[in-house]
Amino acid sequence: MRYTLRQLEIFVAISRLESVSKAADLLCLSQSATSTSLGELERQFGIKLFDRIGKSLSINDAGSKLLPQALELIDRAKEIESELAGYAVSGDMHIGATLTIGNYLTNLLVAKFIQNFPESRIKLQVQNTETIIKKVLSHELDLGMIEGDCDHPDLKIQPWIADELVIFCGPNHPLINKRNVSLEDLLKESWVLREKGSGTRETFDRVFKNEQSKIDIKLELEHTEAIKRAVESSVGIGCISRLALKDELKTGSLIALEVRNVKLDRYFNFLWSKNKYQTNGVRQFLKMCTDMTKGIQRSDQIDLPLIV
Amino acid sequence: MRYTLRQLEIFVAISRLESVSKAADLLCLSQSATSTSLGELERQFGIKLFDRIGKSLSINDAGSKLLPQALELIDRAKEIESELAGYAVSGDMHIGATLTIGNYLTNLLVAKFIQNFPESRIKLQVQNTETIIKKVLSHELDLGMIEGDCDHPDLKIQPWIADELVIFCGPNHPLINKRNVSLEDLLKESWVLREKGSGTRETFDRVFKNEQSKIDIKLELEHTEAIKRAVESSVGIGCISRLALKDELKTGSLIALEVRNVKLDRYFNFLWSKNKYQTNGVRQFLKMCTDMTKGIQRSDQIDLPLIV
DNA sequence: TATAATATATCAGTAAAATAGATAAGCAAT
DNA sequence: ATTGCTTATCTATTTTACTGATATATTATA
Repeated sequence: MRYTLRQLEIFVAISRLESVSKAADLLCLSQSATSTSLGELERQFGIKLFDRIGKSLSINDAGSKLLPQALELIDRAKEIESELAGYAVSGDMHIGATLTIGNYLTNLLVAKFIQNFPESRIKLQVQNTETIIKKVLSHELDLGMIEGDCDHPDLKIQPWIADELVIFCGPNHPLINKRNVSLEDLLKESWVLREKGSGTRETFDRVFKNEQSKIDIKLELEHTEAIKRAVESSVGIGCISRLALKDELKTGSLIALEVRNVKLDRYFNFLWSKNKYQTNGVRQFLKMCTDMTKGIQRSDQIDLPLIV
Repeated sequence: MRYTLRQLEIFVAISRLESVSKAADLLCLSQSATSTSLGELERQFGIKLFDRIGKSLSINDAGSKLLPQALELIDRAKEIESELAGYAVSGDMHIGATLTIGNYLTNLLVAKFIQNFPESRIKLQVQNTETIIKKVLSHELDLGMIEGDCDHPDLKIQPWIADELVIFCGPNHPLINKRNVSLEDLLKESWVLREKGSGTRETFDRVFKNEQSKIDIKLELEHTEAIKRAVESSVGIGCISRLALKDELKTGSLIALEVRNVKLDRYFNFLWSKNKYQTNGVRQFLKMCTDMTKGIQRSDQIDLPLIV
């Protein structure tokens, strides 16, 4: 394929206006370049497409044959171009995520997204659920990612993937030998938990709402990593997302406790304002996220190495 | 339109083989150029078309969307290319024409043809009818152009345009004052004619076959120009194609005689061998000739300046 | 009929793109 | 660890695209 769409475009313009100079004006190109381009097209096909009569051009047999086909081809090419342009993402995009999601997933999602859409620029904010909801409402954020629900009339929630909180202890803790830990066992322990207002803590409080007064909270921390270190140092037992514990559970440096009749399940949700135009970038980001978790049941099964 | 068909072609090859290197081999291109070309296409659209996982490529969402459309576009482009290639003419083409046609028309036709098909090369032979027929039969010529008929079983004749022989004299000849010249008047004159075997002479002899013995042929010449000069010098009266006399009749340096009941009409004909494959070049040449004489009744009305 | 205006083609010079070759970096299999 | 294979990128070179200026031809006009 030696000829180019550009050459066809120039040929079509010349045909339409029956003039090289006028076509040049239309195309914002020099008369010289326009003439040369037509000449090059003719040379490549080995045919003249116009009869040169005096100082004017008149399309000939071969040219007339080419013209409608060239038009059709260019139309298709433009269609493809604009479809792909609709697909492309450019400009800024503001995404907010809570600590758990932001630390363990969003940065990787964003990395992949930027790889696929190099023109896009993403500003990622990692903040607590409350702040994110507020900023989505004020349109400071295009998209939020939070744990748990939110039923504001102006907000749209879309579930993404299930997440499970895990109650865990250090490797030397006596409970690790007990097969089925009971609620009563837990109530005897000291706890290291996320602060009030965090999604993780809300889930925890919801599940333990009847035992709330009996839970001995030794330490409240704002970061999961800090909680892990505290539990490792035997400050108490903890409760955070299995996603955040993935590595430690694998290596055995922290141990998950299986507690009878206690299910700390929740969902990671997308969140956006119903009143805000959903940009193409947001749509693409949502699509990428849901595509990625196809066939996956829980957040900690997302294969992080594959993302990068 | 910034992207090229070539880029799409490379994209398709990479998609098909799921490998830049293999596509490079297929396209006889360096791996480097292939990679860059894909990168450039992605840059222009602002999207990555493949996920890079380790050392391998795997087409992504955007790429999958583009692929079938790219294929379709390339197919159409190739169709156009081959249609136009079928239209184009390349290589040698041997055309033979008799003196009258060759001197006054064919060279101009050939000039126009070469303008339209710069890749073609035409060998034009100007010879008498007999030689041309022989060479068309032996396939030395792809196409012959003769005056008058020829009914060989292996030859195909196709009429092109009417031609008229004119009986003419010099500007000082006494006959120019006579309104309606009669056959008897002519038989009193001396003649300057083309040689036996020429198409012009055959037409003349056919028309005057009953008076043949009474015609006083002073001079037989092989060139129409020579005949004109001889008639100008009052050697006698002449008879050649009106086409060859066009200029002189206009300026009045030679005068056409209107002879009662004498019609020296004939046809210029194309001639080719039924046993020889008719090349695209020949078809295009025939088409050009017939197109050019559309709406024209007689050879001398062909507008020569327009041809060049 | 000379002159001006206009159109195309071409030339020289330059900017941009395509391509090759060499090389770096990443991954997979031994 | 070593080897082999893959993609991406760097440098250098060739090719192509383009502009501005100019030559040539034709039409319009004074």
